[in-house]
Amino acid sequence: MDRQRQFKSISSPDVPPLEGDKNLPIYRRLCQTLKSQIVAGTLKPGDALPAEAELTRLYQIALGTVRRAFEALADEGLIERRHGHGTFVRRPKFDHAMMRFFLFRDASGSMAEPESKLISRTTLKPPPALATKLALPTDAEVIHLVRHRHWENARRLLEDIYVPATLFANLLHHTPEDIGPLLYPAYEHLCGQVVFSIEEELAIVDADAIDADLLGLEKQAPLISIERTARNAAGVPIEWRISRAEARRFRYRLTVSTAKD
Amino acid sequence: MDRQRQFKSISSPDVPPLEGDKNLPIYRRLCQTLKSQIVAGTLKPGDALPAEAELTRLYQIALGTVRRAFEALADEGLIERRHGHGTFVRRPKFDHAMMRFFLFRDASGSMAEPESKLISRTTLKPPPALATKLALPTDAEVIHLVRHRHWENARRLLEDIYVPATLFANLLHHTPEDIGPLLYPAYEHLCGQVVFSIEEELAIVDADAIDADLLGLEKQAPLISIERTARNAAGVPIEWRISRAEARRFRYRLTVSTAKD
DNA sequence: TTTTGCAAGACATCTATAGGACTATAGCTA
DNA sequence: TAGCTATAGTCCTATAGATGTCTTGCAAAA
Repeated sequence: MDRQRQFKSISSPDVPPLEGDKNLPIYRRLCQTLKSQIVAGTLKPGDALPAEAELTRLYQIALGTVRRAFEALADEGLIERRHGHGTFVRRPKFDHAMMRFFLFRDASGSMAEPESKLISRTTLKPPPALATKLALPTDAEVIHLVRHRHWENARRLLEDIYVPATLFANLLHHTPEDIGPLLYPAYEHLCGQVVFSIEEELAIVDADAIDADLLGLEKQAPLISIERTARNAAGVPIEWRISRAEARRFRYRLTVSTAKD
Repeated sequence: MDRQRQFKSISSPDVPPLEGDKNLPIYRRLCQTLKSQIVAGTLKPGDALPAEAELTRLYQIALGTVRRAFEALADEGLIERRHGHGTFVRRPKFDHAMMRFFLFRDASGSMAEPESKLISRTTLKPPPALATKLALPTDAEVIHLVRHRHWENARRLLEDIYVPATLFANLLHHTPEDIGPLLYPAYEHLCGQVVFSIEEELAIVDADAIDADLLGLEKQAPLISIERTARNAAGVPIEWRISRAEARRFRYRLTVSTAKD
């Protein structure tokens, strides 16, 4: 009977079978299986994963194997383990990392939260360069957000943000108040999209007439330009943005370790 | 007899006892013990660690426990495991990471290796700010290197580099040819110091008269200034440097993931 | 001399088991 | 009500052993 219950569990529809090649390591296949559920949203941030012991029953595998998979996912930052409590899907927190990027001149740390003004929301067919950056076909629709951020009562940062329309349609159906000042939480709440990693490229460029005017600078003043690609846990790009700000007010901090590529 | 050999191994002088609190996990203590040997240089990059089975005998612990420790060290990037071959102390490779930082305008990738000119080597008592950055007392000696790097037959990058004199005395006793164009390998070969992680802070500043002259720019031209602290595997700072270059020629690329803090 | 085959050494995967340690809660006690 | 205790659920540490896979080097065969 015990055995029968186990078998029933395996074949029940809410326990997806192990993904991947039959001769791949089991822990890797379990890892991939859970990861898929997280990326797909079947398991949402905050959700509890089945207990280790439960998974040994569901898949008829040893505890060590389950733990191996959990450890890999925890290393990747996808899940969070709480001793005596359970294992949970992690909510990626860029909060700190994000703000490290824009330490304006009065460095030393805490500055006031910048004000966010959403200027426009439109859709467009992406030009080839943009389609490439978002890994989309050129006939896909893209939503274009323009946002200005203010510090110390002045417009300091100009942002053009592009996201695939299919995934982010909800951004058009909510008021700016619903969306709020932080975009990545809104991506999650309104569109179920979770930003997991970002890639940035910095360069110093000359301000064009429009940007110079918006930022209250002379034309050709040096701007810092930051191009960012944001990806989900599967590594698929879900946002591309380009931000500009006055170069001289800018500070940027980062850490690089030689650890595992 | 077998038992006796094991006992002899444990007490032999080249097998350091497990570090740390008695009630810490064994795998963590082994991890720390090996890490100390790596940081101290007892185990140098490229050296083979004792085989897993050997360590089970030396410390009378289970294979799984040894593997746990190895996995942690491998995750940190301190060691490298080669299936069927052995486990080795890893040589940190910044080669790629480093060059990602200075993608000058002709981005797209491979540019010629910059020429390196060592301009001066002096020692000094560090001012308080510098002493803090290197975590040294102010009465310690510091070596100051000035280096210029050239691209396309022009001086493009100015570097002031500071290292603790006690650790890096050998830098003064070798010719610039011995030291070579790459500093971090020289740190390892000549001084036994291995750079494991770096922390950088970028800012746009106005060129002073001297820098402007050296870089062939007008005074107050925008420069990118990069302050870097380099640390060893124990997290102790072993180098602080400040580099300046023409801001408009500059590109900087990085990736940030939400993974584990 | 070159190639093939084999065995030893080393890491990789997986199972099974036994406690230990932490968290939350329900229920009892003062 | 406030505080304690027992307990169940969960993750954590450690052990032991079986089997698979990869690398190397050496010996036998071509």
